[in-house]
Amino acid sequence: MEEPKGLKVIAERLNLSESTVSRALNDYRDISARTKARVRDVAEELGYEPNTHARRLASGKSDTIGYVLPKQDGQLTETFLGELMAGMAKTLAGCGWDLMVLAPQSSEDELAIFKKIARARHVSGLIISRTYIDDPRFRILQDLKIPFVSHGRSNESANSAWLDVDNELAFVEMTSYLASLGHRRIAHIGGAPVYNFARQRADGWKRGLKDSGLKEVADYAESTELSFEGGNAAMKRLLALDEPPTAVCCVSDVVAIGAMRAIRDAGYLPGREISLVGYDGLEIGSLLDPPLTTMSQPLQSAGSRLAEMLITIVEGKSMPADNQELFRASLVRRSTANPPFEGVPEGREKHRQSINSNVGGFES
Amino acid sequence: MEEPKGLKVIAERLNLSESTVSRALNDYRDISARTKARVRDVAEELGYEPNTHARRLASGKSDTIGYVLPKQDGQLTETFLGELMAGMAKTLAGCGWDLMVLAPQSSEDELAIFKKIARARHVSGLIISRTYIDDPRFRILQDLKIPFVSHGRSNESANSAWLDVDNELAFVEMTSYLASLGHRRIAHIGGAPVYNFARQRADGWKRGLKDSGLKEVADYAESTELSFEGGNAAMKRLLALDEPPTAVCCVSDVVAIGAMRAIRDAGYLPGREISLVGYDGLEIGSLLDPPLTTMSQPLQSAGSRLAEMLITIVEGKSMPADNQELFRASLVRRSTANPPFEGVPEGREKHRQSINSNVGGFES
DNA sequence: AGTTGAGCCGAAAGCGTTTTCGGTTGACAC
DNA sequence: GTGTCAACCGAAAACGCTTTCGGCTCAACT
Repeated sequence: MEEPKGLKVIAERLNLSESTVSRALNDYRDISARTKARVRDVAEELGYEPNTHARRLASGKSDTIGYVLPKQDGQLTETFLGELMAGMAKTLAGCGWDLMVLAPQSSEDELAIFKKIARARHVSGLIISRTYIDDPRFRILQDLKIPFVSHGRSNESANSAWLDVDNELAFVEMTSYLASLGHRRIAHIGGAPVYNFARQRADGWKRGLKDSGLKEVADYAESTELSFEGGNAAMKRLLALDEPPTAVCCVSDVVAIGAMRAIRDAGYLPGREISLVGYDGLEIGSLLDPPLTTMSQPLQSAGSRLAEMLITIVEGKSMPADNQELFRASLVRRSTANPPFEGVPEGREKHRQSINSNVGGFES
Repeated sequence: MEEPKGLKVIAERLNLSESTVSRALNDYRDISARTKARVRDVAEELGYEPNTHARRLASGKSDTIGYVLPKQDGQLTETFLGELMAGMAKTLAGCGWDLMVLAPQSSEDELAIFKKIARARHVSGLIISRTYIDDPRFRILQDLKIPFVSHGRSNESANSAWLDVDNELAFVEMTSYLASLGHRRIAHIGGAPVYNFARQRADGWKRGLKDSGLKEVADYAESTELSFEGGNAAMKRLLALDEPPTAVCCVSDVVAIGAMRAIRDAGYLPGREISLVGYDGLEIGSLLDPPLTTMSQPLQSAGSRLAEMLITIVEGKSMPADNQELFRASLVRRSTANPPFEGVPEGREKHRQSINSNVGGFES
């Protein structure tokens, strides 16, 4: 049982040469169908599995792509990791490729990893996430001639491959949706303007306002860090305005949850006096009281598509710039977006009753 | 610049043989210190990076371990993935090892992957998570002679390597903590009894009761699925008892959040009439109102340790059974665990005021 | 002086594939 | 009967490294 399986034994069993066996297995067309079948049968029977390292050494290909873990920033945005990676791993496995994960500790470390890959070439392509508006990695990877595709765009991504969610459109829709409910004072709590998606979402909000014939009030454009506290603080500032907004578009669910708290602390009920929409589609949002209306993005399919794109690029079947795709986020209607409140303007009394009952369930 | 770097060029530059250069680089001791230094210098200067595939082919080692993604079950427990994998990847990288991720689609698929690895050996060890009480994978992997370590124990794990959190102890502490606050009627909402950790936690609760001199009431032992709805339903059942508990130990944060909702819906305030402790230390718990008291487990360090253990096993430096480690979870005091409520027994009035203010912060 | 042995290095045989390049058939047309 | 062209297959050279084995040199010991 512990015999050294290999092309050799198959060849001997069939009185063929190793090279013939190899080509039969790889479906070369100068091997007769009959021979191929015989070879495959024996290979099957013997439980033959080619030696990956030998194959890769000889062929010069690595059949491996790397996923660069976003630097942990303590947020719970990593929720998307599992799905994304599962998507990538599955389609890669379907093509016989491997997925390797890289976890840079810092930017310098990341650069070192890139350089090493550029030289060793044991990874033939990379997928990166969490892109910045000005993201040096695009230049670096291009200079190092490492094929890659990014999950998210950047100012530098014009002629590289990317897959992104149409953040701007998502926020246009979000804003228009709130406007269609009757809101006229719609604010935005955005993220740090280094992230590309943060800018896109802010732009979407602005365009959504314009599309709905609303004017953009400078005071309604908040920007904060992507955290609970950030959302909380930003919402407090909004509430302190002379004319607070009646609805708020939040750059992320976490920020929205922080904002919800601020709204509560001010004595209002989220979704009633002040409507709120988040972004990310975190499942946790459905567990809140009231459940958070949000926009959710496809993740598993994104991972899958990212892998596909990278493979075609690595194999030279397509150019990076021809691989740019925009996915759409979809509105998940839960309970924090409702028509403007018509009740007591001051609204300082207690509102304990839950506004609705769509609890804990996703609308896909 | 595009010259084929390799041992060869270094050897030529120094008038040495390739084999000497190789051994110099690998720190063999039959190479003089002086030669080693010269070789290293030139290697550095040339930006030499060994060809991974050639090295692995020649050495017969793969320097790669695989992490088996837990099958997605739609829960948000994947929060731990990012940290865990980062921990693994970092320490692996420190040793020059690679981390590959496997995403089985089903149990059969998982088995196929195992078999393939057993034959191809291009991955020299595995890390698995989410262990069941009776987990067939332990037997399978042992039979296939694939080195592995599990994140979590099992009935089958007696002589294999594992790293687990002392779930039982965690729940003993949790229960004792509630008892020390004065609670006498402490219930438990557990998980599906296929998961090993679910059983451990239930056992911990029982032992905690005993340690505190409390008797175990059968009605207080709930079991449900690991979801919001599960927690919600279980809590409703508990509330319907003649003598409802005044405190509840929940198998996970998600379950606890579901329970919180049930408590609220019944007109009580979580942490007031009924205390509640979760498990997982999800950051989201700190965003709730009131913030959820919970137990948190170390993740990054667990990933790191898992990798270390597996490496020593793969390299034959230690036996699997000698690699069994128990980590401790630590109590994160937030706001849902308080002394029993002494106020109006019926408690049907409105409780809007937040009980406390420890919002959004971890106590490590 | 001869012997031993440590210290250092080169030669060469792999590791298990892939892939190029010819070579051998047999069929078919001229 | 010569030539041609497919269709098939084998030989052999990589791929870039590791590792065993033996050989040489020079100091140290007898």
